[in-house]
Amino acid sequence: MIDKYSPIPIYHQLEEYIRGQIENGTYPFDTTIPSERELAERFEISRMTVRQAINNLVNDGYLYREKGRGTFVNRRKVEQKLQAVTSFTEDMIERGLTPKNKLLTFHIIPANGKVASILNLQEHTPVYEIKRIRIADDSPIAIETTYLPANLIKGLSEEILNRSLYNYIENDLSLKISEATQEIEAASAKQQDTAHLQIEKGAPVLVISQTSILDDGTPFEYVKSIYRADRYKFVHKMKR
Amino acid sequence: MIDKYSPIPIYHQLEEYIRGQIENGTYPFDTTIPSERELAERFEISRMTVRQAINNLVNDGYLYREKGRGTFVNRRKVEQKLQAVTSFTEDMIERGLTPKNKLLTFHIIPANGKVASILNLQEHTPVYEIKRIRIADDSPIAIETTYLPANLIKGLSEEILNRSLYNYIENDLSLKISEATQEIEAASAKQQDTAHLQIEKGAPVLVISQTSILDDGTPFEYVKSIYRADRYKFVHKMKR
DNA sequence: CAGTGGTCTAGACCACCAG
DNA sequence: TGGTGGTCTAGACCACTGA
Repeated sequence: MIDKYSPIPIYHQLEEYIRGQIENGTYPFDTTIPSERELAERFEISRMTVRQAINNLVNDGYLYREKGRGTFVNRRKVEQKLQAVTSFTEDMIERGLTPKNKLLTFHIIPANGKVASILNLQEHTPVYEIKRIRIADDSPIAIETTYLPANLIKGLSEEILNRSLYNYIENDLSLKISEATQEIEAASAKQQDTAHLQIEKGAPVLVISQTSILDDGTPFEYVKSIYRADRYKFVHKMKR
Repeated sequence: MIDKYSPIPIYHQLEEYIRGQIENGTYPFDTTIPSERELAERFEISRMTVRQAINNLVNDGYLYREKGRGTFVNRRKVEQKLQAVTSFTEDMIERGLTPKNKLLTFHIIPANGKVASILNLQEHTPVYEIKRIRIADDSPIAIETTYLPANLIKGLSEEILNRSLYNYIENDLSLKISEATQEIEAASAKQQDTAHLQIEKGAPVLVISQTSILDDGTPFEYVKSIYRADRYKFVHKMKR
């Protein structure tokens, strides 16, 4: 089980062993695993080495310790998925909904002052402007306007949008998406949005403005999305 | 600097010392701190104890190690903070605003079904219910209702709330805050909230529901906050 | 009381990096 | 080659838990 002469560190082998025992049910949730001293004796290794393995598993959320009682298997899901940059489509699939889109407009326009400033461009630089209705389970959920610098995101087509914009940027254009900043605020639906979202004027909407950047810091995307408050809420996990 | 006979663990004292040196600029960004052996010798402690301190600082993002070269000060702490669990007070200070609170109610009540379910308690288990007006730069920004299990977060007082609840939980109760999940949605102001927030009925508000858990997975806090949409937006950074 | 995790020691050998 | 972090040992005493 543990090979003291392997180039793989002993604590790492022990980690894998314990994780395996958790996953195959030998150590059920909320029960103790063998004590540090027992593991040390069983594998003829030092207790400090056992502690190093257990420390890592505690940090990864697999185990938790209680003074004087023992080390327990954590019942909590280990997924620990922090918020990652995802597209609407990826987001909806994760929520178990079927996403669809309805393209309203798709053309190149000169950037106005606000868009130019956000995308770090000169005013009037050509940008794609794409307006879409986002649909989940056959009912409208958001109206979304995307701006992309036309000189950076070249060769965009409606077909690419329907597949995956992010895949196109990363795979075909070989650009590296690094991170995105979102501003989330509440507002009341304006007259021009009521028809597309099938809501009354003044109904609450969630407005999410996202700016995405490449790994060299270049902004490549600005998206403003207006979500129906009754059909969408934003969920977010944070660590202390 | 280091008191070997203090009840505070040596590694923890060393952590604070190194963090202090980073913050006051003695160890600038991207430069090495003294080697593990040098720190051990200087403070007449074991190298393993030094490693424990440095391990914790590496996990917290203050330092990073490079094999054969040394341990370096990490330059970016701000980004990591954007995804971290913070209190209203911490949040406002970061935004450059002066936070204040007005306590509306503070008592222990039996948990109703919803609160009990969220906090993983039996119905009617005693919980603190704390209602506060959150004020930034002398004008109301949110109304916040907090629920805490009375049997877990013991000895709460108004004075503690005005200092820092999270400090109290972490330092005085020795509990480890692990993570929090937020649900963010838009709504229209209800009649009962208009007076406290000084807005019209039906005005847009941002509703943030936060559930926080300890490192063993126990939920210890449920907070529902209703923010004035015209004075608050939620900002959030994500990585791909 | 015996057993547990928490802290700590004073060494050791290794791979890696820089000069 | 000398210094660094990475790994590991074989002990030790402590506070805490539960029977």
